[in-house]
Amino acid sequence: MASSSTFRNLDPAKQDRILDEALTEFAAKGYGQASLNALVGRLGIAKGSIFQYFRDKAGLFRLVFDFAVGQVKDHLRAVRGQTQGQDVFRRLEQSLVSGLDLIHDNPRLFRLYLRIVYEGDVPLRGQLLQSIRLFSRDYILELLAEGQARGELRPDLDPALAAFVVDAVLERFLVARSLENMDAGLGLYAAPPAEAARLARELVELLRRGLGAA
Amino acid sequence: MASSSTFRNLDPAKQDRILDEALTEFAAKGYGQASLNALVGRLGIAKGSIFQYFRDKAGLFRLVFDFAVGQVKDHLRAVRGQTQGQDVFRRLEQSLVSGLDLIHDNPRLFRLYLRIVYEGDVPLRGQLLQSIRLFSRDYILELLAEGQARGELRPDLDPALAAFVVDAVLERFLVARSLENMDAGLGLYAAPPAEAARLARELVELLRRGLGAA
Amino acid sequence: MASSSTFRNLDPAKQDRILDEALTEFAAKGYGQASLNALVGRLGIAKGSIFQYFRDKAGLFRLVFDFAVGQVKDHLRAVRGQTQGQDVFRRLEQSLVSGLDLIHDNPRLFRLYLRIVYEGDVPLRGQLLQSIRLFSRDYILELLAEGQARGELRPDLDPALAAFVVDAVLERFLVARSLENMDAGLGLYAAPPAEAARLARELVELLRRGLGAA
Amino acid sequence: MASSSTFRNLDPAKQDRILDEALTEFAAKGYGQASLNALVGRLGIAKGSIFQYFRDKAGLFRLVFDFAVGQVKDHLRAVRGQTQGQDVFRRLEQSLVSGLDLIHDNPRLFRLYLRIVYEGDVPLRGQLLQSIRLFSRDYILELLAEGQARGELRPDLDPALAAFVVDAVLERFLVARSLENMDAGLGLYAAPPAEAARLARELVELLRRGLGAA
DNA sequence: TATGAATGAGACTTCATTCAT
DNA sequence: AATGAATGAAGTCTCATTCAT
Repeated sequence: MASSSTFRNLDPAKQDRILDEALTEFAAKGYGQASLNALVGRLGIAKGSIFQYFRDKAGLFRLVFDFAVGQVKDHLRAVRGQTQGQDVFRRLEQSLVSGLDLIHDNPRLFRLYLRIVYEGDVPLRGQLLQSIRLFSRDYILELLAEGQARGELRPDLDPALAAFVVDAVLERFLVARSLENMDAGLGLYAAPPAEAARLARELVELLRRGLGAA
Repeated sequence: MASSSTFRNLDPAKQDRILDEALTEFAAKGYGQASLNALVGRLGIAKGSIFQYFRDKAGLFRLVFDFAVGQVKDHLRAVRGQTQGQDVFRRLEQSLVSGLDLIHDNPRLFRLYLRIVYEGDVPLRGQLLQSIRLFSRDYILELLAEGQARGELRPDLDPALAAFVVDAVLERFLVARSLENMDAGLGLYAAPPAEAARLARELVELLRRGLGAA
Repeated sequence: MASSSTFRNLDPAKQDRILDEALTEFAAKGYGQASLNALVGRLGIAKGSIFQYFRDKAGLFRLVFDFAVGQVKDHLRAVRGQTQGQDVFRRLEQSLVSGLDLIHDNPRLFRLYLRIVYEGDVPLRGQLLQSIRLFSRDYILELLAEGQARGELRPDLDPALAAFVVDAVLERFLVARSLENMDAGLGLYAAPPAEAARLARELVELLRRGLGAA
Repeated sequence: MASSSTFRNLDPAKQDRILDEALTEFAAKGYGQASLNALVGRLGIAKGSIFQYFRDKAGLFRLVFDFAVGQVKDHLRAVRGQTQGQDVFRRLEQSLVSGLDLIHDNPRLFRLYLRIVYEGDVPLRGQLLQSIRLFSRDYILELLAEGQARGELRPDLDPALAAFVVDAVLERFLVARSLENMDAGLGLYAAPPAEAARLARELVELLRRGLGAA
């Protein structure tokens, strides 16, 4: 249990508000640079309260992480359910488009993930990352396995390699979209958001050509 | 001019040592978390000197960035020269393998790049990123253009999309390798380093199938 | 009355548990460094209750002190009773050995006393100390008076001086044993515990030679 | 080297003032309760300076300890020199009287020592105590050895036991005098200061009777 | 009566930056 | 030009105490 009973006893609306504002802070500045001073300032609560709720900065972070990952997992599970029975590449495309929507609606979720990946001193970093990447890898491996069973993939395909490639391409695409939020107007990463859906289709088409059955 | 004439008048060996140690610090901790105290401690120079040389932390960072990017550009230019005349996919593979070597030999270079991409408060972040990504995009676009001119690519290929895909796949591969340095033993990203070369080949093969002429 | 009626109305077992755990805390860390947070954490009671029972930290301390002193006095009174009629030096030796036993069985009692003596900011420090030292002085003076009446002491002895010396020597011996608990293995104070009884005898022998009748 | 070069480069008068004020703070409140805020407040220097000089609270404490012990050792060495050749009990008496003077002139020295002995969380406590106690034990053992060589002590005397007793009695006497400073007017420990010299003589007389040759 | 959420002062510490020498 | 002492804001965290429920 990462949070104290004190926190769990709070009015749920207040719990959510605290985690949400903390997510904003961590997503914006990363773990090390996030300021609990700034956080309590925005929340309008006493500094000591944070430590009563979460013991220390790391404890708060841990809960924010679970809070964020929970939202992402819910989202992905919904997509998997809704696309049941479709062609594997169609499902990948849907997942991608849906991920783009999620990033658009709540950019902080993906941003927090990136913080963890690229920052060094995040507490429990390895453990947190593993929990995410395993989920992502499994999600894709499962999709591919079902596709392969239905003969939609080249029979000689190495599943591990394929999963790595798909995972990499999809994630990179999401990263680009996520960073575009930060670097709006710099045009660093790809086409304008309006074209995102088209890009997603073309990307998956490329994967189909590389991985799909003849 | 980001550095004072004072700095440029130093013994070049000393200049290099300062920038090199600063690169280590920034690559290890990111901009915000990097400590000038720690830096001057390791360098054995006076704290005031840093400010005389670079005006402030941001000024030092700017120079370290140029220092690092210079090394990467030199490296890539050498690869481009050495592979002149080869098939485009072969050149991509060579670039990738060569990038892996660079990361292996000097992980700090790529690490610093990742810091800039994913950290929020880096001074001049947008400008720095643009200078890198444009270089990377141009490098790939140029390769693809030469390949297309020689009929090695599908004629209907949208060059911008193709460049994005290639850029993304290659970079994501390098990122995985770079993070493996950090997360040794967690097995988060892909296959063990020993297989890196094979993976590089397969990855490019996949690109050839997706992008290459029939 | 240092405790509220609220406290005195508690189940006596609960009263004892609270005072006992508080004794542990104060003995281990001293007054200033003792943490009521830590205390209520171990007790599993609400923080507010402590303040309802004892008004504030000082009030709790006062009661813990009485609680501890009560145990010591009971102990010493028992010894005095059991040795009635024996030679004065034999009684001192018994008291000493018995004190060693008490320290061994419940080191926190002596430890708390030492905290009060040597810490500056203990509330009511002077008053508390006086109550202890007077008891100790009286205890020894009484023993010496009975001994002198029986002609066991040099007739020219100044009772005040003798009491000071005996008090000092005995207490110092107990202190050494008490600290050895803390500094186990440092060998700072004297012989190993196994020799404690022999040392006690020799010490009293020395006192007999210095103070006893020819 | 416990202090930074920064501190050692300060004006010696300033160094002394800082150590002296810090000694006051530590002697008055002990290690844990001493406040660096209060210290810098009285010194009129910036908070950061303390950490530049001593790295942390423990570093400052370490230096203050050395500073204090140095003064005591100098004092004792002087006494030993001045009493060369005298009867062992006369030398003990002189040491005792001289110790009383030292405590009178600078009560903080002995007070700091007591803090270390009786406080639990002092950094390097064991090591610091050992350095003091060994010095004290050796000082006394040496005096006794010379005395024994001159036939001033009972031949059957166990030197270790004798040293323990002498050490204990003398120290306890000094403690009483030291605490009287704190508890002025409570009359807790012994006779008024005016009688200190007489008490010292009588105490040593008692030791002579207990330990001296027939 | 008991609770425990809320508080804010104060603790130690790190840091980038300034400036007199 | 180089130094390094001085600074004070900001950081995380602990604590005794209050008070509405």
